[in-house]
Amino acid sequence: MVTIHDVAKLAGVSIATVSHVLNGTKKVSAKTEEKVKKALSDLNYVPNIAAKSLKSQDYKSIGVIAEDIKAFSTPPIIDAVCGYLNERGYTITLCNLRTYSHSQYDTQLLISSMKILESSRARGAIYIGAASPNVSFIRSMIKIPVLFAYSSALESDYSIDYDNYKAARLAAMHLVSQGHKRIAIITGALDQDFVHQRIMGFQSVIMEAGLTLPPEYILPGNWNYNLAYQQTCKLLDLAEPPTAIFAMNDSMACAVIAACHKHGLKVPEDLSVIGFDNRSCSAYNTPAITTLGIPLYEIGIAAAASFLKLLEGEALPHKQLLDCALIERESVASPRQYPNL
Amino acid sequence: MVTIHDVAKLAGVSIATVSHVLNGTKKVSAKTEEKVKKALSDLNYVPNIAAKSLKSQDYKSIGVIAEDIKAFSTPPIIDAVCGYLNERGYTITLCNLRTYSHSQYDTQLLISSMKILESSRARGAIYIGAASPNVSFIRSMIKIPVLFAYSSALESDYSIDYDNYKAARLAAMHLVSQGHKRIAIITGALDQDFVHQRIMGFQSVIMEAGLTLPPEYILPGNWNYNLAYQQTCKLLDLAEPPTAIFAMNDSMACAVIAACHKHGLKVPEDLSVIGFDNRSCSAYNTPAITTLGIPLYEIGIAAAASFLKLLEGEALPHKQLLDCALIERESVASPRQYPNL
DNA sequence: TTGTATGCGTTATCAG
DNA sequence: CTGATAACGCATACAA
Repeated sequence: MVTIHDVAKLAGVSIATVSHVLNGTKKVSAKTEEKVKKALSDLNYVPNIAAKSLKSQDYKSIGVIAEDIKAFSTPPIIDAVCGYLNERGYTITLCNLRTYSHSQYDTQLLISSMKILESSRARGAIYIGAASPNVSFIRSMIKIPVLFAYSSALESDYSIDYDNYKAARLAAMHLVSQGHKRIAIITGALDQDFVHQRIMGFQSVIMEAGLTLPPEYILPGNWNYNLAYQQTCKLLDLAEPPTAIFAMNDSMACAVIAACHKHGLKVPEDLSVIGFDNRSCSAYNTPAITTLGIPLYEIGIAAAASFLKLLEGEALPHKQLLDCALIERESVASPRQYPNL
Repeated sequence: MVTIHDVAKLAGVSIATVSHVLNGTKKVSAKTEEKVKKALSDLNYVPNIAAKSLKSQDYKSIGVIAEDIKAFSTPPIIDAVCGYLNERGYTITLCNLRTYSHSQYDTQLLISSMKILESSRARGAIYIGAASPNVSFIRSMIKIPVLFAYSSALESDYSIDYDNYKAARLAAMHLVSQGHKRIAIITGALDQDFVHQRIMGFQSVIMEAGLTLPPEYILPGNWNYNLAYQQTCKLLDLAEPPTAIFAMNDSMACAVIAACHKHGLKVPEDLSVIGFDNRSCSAYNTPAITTLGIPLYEIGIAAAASFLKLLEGEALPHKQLLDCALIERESVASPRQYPNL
């Protein structure tokens, strides 16, 4: 590898001069600068980041710890973080915890990831959540600054997430505005706080509309297709079944629609369905599913930008919440006047 | 940050001794070793990778260049690569080219990514493809060893991919074994070589079965839902429509099914459909779609393992092809004896 | 068995 | 304006 020494020799100057034209740290005569620049490009010089960091004690590297890169939500966030930070001269060191694959939180992996990040003197880490109901304990294991994105973080942590309460309100308002009065929910796993926020947000709209959300209309799900299918069947067998169902993710929404088909019901004519996440299955389903889009890319940008501010010592709000958007497709319609249920 | 000097001082030994117990490079008396180890953990010493690399000239860092991390295929490959390499002491520096977002190949981004990788003295890079029809030109822009995963690489490059020809044969054999005789294809974008391999593989089975694949049964698609929908309509309006359709990805398979519904046809009773990719939409569709699973994780592991061999100077086959697997679900059945088409 | 000293590629201080 | 030179944290040849 070519070093500044090689460049200096070729240009017939000292390494100090080379360094100065490289960094513009001092005035260099036009002639010398020219010589150095020529040598630089002739030799195709590339600075050695290790030496640079070692000397300057400024390690321009930031860790990205993904809870699970295979979660649908992670790639867009990484995309944003990576783009934003690379543009600003930071190197991204990636660690993947693979929570999904292991089906439980692997503390060992977190520890070894932290070792990697500390060894490379990463300035800090952006933690990208996926499914863990609680990541607060993580903070105690990490000695460098951390910012949580898309995670169930504590109020005392820095975090960027989306507003579950408002998103659920959006879903409810859409259904109510279509004239639905009997609306059911199939929830996500109840050990996750934000699921409750979603229920509360939904309920707030129902109440404001002068309607009620009876307990038998709130069925617990676990994010998975199969249970959602079963719960839908229960709902459909009720004496007074709902005319609309809010499923807390798109795969469960697909299950709802499948169960409706099995019962000879058409969506949206006989029953309206609204999902969450805007995953590809919602777009490609027949009928295409109306759902809530999470501002994943925006979360990533906000995370990267905030993190840089954090490193600069700027004051930062601890918790930032971004808004979801309703994505209207074909699975919601007004309820039949005289439901044939 | 604590250095070996701090540790040495606390333990009352020289830095050389600390280094030796750290790396086991020389025999150290049990007593000294004990002292050093205590100091090490008391001070919570973490080696500085920059200094280490600089001294040893062994930069244990490997670049991962993702053509697009948002492509469905990329995360599982990164997952595998990251896990395999981290376990072996390598640091992953991630660069994302974002081909999808830009809708065309961004050479500038490639260049800046290469700069980052060269600066960090990455030993080489694993390039993870997504959609680019041709990545051969990339090689000329990269000076470090590269291995292509999931990419349309040249024969002269090192690459790991899946066997498109055999995968298409699997699809065809499944359909033929169910008794189908009139089978159509909706292809992917024809500027991609592997699409032709898929057509050839499919055709080979058709011929072996003594059947034919007339030109009007091979409709060009572009991977997208909408065009596939239109092409399906054309197929269905034929005087002699097919009894089965092979769509070269799952979103197109979803479109085929949607078009069938529009025509009052049921899948799989009236028409069988087989997709490709095993994306989530294929699992959650009603009916669930029979498709071909790509060994993404395996490609990642093979890429990482091969890359390490490459760095060791071991001989390596230039091209490695892994097999896809048929994933049977509900969208394929035997054709009706007397089709009511 | 343990310690001293040098150099890896930079940056930056201080003379010249 | 330019050039020696020290130091960053570590590994290692060599000395003790």
